[in-house]
Amino acid sequence: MRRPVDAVNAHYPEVVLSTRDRLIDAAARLLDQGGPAAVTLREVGRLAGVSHNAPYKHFADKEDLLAAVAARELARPPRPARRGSGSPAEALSQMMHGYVDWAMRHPARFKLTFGSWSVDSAELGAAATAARTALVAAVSAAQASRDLPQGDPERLAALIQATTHGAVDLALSGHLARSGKGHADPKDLVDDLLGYLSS
Amino acid sequence: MRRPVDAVNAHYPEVVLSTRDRLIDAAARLLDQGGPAAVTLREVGRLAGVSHNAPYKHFADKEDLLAAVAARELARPPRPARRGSGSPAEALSQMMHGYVDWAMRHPARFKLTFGSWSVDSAELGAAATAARTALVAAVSAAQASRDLPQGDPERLAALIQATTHGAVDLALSGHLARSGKGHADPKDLVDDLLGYLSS
DNA sequence: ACCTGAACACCGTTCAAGT
DNA sequence: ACCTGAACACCGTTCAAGT
Repeated sequence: MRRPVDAVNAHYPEVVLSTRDRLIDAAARLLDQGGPAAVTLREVGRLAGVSHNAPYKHFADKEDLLAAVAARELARPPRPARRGSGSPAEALSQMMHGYVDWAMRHPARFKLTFGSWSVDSAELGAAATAARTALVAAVSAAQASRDLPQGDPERLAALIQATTHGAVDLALSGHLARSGKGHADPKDLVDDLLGYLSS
Repeated sequence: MRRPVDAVNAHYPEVVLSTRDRLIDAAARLLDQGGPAAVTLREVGRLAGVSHNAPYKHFADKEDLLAAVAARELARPPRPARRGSGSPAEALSQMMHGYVDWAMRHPARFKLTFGSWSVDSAELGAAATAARTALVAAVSAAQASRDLPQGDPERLAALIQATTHGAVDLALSGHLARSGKGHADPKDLVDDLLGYLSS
């Protein structure tokens, strides 16, 4: 008979994580496998090797647990572009392509992270601010090298993020127009925008 | 003691709708009032004056009912711009502003309509195609009057839709950057895009 | 401080039965 | 053809109790 600890070790053979971290991991894994409907506190607890209401000792409720998952994801995707990989414009393009790749690979995490939050988690707000700051810096650099038009870099960053986010969201929900031949790719739309902005 | 028919007449004093239509209306109303969590088949039935499982005689399951709500919404928002209201560029701008207004006014319907659908409702697909066709026509007209760059109108329409959709979605979830002073408006970002495209 | 097991109210769905 | 009432499995949350 398998004991709870076996379920844990099957996934984390070498590493010992706190119960809180194991709960977040379990929720993220269930999200990837079966979408939001698959994330039940009972299954989260079972995967983490605890009872179905142990999560209430670490999170206020289910939404609070999901906010922790979103905060962890938000701190991850907008990784700064590799250095020496080209012009500031190319670095910006790669940054947005990375965002698209992450979102298309983990649609449920993407939808969760950019969903509506009634709880205002400080962790979630700080992660969002950090991600935005990195984007504004990349936009400013591209403006300095004359690859983007001048003007408020925050506003231009918001335009680029809106286009990228919208292209991904429409693609994931199947509402993106098949343009001519072949399926339209969110990356193509992002590059279209950057091309129009640089000319 | 109030009888079921009273609940119906309170909302539709003059009009008699089919049970199916009353179920869709009830679901949309609950969606507006309390978000997706408030849409339970039991409450939908109660509002429509039927039992909590009467919906199963009209829809396969809950998702099928929600798909009918989404299809009805999708057929509504992208109303063609008023005639004689200005240049094709202004007509296009007004069309996207109308989209923004509708989405910001009914956030839950917006999220539902552009959410992921595992059911492939023919009704939903037809409504989406019709909406897209109207946008492509407006884009083509603006290209003809030299207010937008040449090229595949479907692809340009996809870019404009992605930006508009993304700006609304980020604004609704609180992830849109406050640009400088005052809160950023999705309409500003749409106009920024159209401005860059026309120059 | 952290966890468990039982319990409560609620929901989606199914089914036998009614007109 | 359309609807009802009872029933089932499931879920989020609470609570008393254990170490």
